[in-house]
Amino acid sequence: MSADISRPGPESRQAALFALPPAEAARALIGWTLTVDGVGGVVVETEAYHHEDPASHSFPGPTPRNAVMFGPPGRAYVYRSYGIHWCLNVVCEPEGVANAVLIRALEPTHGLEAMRARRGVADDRLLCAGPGRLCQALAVTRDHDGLPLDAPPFALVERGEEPEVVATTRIGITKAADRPWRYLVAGSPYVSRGPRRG
DNA sequence: CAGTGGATGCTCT
DNA sequence: GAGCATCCACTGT
Repeated sequence: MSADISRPGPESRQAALFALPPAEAARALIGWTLTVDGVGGVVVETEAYHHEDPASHSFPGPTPRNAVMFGPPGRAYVYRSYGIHWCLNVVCEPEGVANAVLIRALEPTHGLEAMRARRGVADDRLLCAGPGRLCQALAVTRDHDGLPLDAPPFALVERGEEPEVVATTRIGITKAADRPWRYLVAGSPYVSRGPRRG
């Protein structure tokens, strides 16, 4: 069995996604399906963190914590937030400058029972509505820091139809808080906050 | 529904 | 020792 390398496959589609500048990648990532060991759902909320953005972890320069951000695109940058939660980012091109997209919320579609057990909440809208909740539901920890998102245990599958995407300001930051680099699916009940119309 | 504060651990100065 | 790219429980309307 030989693969047809002249035809764009899933790998190159993902590479094209990671090759975008962070704001465009953050918007383009909406609607893709992300899973970890088969558990996850559709990305409905992201935020872009540009290397020249004071709110980005990479802004002060390379440190042991943010080292993965300065590496190849398409990898997971996982950090601990407020001593309690984990948060998951995707590293974007160009390699070396440390751009990233924070994945803030999923619409749960795969492994609902596993997510409910890990989260301990009755309301499915709260399973993955926020970066910390998302990582708890998918069991993402520091062990995943630096792993490629197009290989197990991760899987990233392209969206079928283009969702309606809305841009707003980012959540929970104090620096450069006015930049409209948060993207979400219009009207989704699964985003971390904002209009849920549902 | 809005506002407040505590939990908790790691990173960097 | 300060400051977090958060979440939850609790308060008061």
